[in-house]
Amino acid sequence: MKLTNLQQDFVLHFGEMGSRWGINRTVGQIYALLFLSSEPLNAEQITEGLGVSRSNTSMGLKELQAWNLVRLRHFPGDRRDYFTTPEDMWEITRILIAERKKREIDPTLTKLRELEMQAPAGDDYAEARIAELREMIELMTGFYDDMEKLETERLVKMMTLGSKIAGLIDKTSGALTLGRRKEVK
Amino acid sequence: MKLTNLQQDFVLHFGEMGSRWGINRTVGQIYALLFLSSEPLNAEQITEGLGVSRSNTSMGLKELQAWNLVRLRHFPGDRRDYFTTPEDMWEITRILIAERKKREIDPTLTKLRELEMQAPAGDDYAEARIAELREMIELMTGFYDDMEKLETERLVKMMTLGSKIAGLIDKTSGALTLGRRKEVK
DNA sequence: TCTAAATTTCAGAAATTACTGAAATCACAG
DNA sequence: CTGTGATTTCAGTAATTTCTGAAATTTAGA
Repeated sequence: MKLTNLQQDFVLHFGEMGSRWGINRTVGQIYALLFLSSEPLNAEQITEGLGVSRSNTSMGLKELQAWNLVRLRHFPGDRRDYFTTPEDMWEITRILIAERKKREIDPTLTKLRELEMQAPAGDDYAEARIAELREMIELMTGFYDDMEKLETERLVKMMTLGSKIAGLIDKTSGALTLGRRKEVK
Repeated sequence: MKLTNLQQDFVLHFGEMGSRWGINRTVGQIYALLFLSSEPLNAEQITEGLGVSRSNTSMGLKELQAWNLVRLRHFPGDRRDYFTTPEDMWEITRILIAERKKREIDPTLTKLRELEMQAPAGDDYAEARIAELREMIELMTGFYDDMEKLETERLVKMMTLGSKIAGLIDKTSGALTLGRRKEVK
């Protein structure tokens, strides 16, 4: 398993970015390698391609599976495990966001609600701030949950239109300004 | 600077989450403490409140300033620096997203474009995959840039409406279905 | 059941990151 | 200037995370 320059460069970048993304270098590199491979790879190929220990590859693959970022594949007459990333970029994106939300946001949302329950009713400012933070997180995650449900095609349209869509929202009414085209100029 | 139970609990949680968020424990705790304080705090108060070394507080505050997450304040007749977080939850959110984008996404987008430029024209699959990834990142960051421009009020409306908005988008036309209410039932 | 390949586990080593205390620097009132 | 308080820097240490190699476990065909 000799990497091309392109693969090498991409893999090293993902390794370096790994720590910023909350994964370690090897995990980043394994993912990068699988992402660029049209064929599924087994642990031995990955180990050789990256120049890390076999056990490190094993642990890295385990973590990627915990993140739900890789898929297991098998070939007839070969009992080794082969790994791939999902083909569909949208699926990958959804998984990434969902998993980061689970690890980085959900525990805090739970904690904030817990703190509000206990309500020691002493520090008004702190309590208000916590409520504000919880509300913000709920608004953002609620919006995401909503977007998540859309078909990819609509989602792309919507994202492409971007703020143009916002022009449709009437600031004061709280309803969409349907059937009434805004005067231009 | 004695912390209330509520503050203590919140601060410890932010410390623990810090590593998942790409900051260290102390930085998380300092931010949490400032976030809950109605009054600006100086480094000495933070040090005492958290039970860390003065130098650690100094480094943590420096990092929070690099993240643009705290504001410096001064009082007449007192030459110490006092720190606060912005009052406005939306401002905090915008800063957080912008800074994470800068650290976690922009370097990769740059690298992907660089890889596409060099174009070794050997590995078609890898090249296509890189292009796909770049396009996805551009779509998402472009959408964010667009949202970012909106007034808070419109943004809240839009997020609250969520997928209801998507119903307005005509899947095939690529344009908004303005002035033509969809038949219901 | 036995065997060998495939994979995982795990204790210790290596690398990295976080933290401290002491010294250096800075800033400003007198 | 000078002296004092505030802040930063930084070398060394502590804590944590990552990685490896060897041993243990799992798996499936013979």
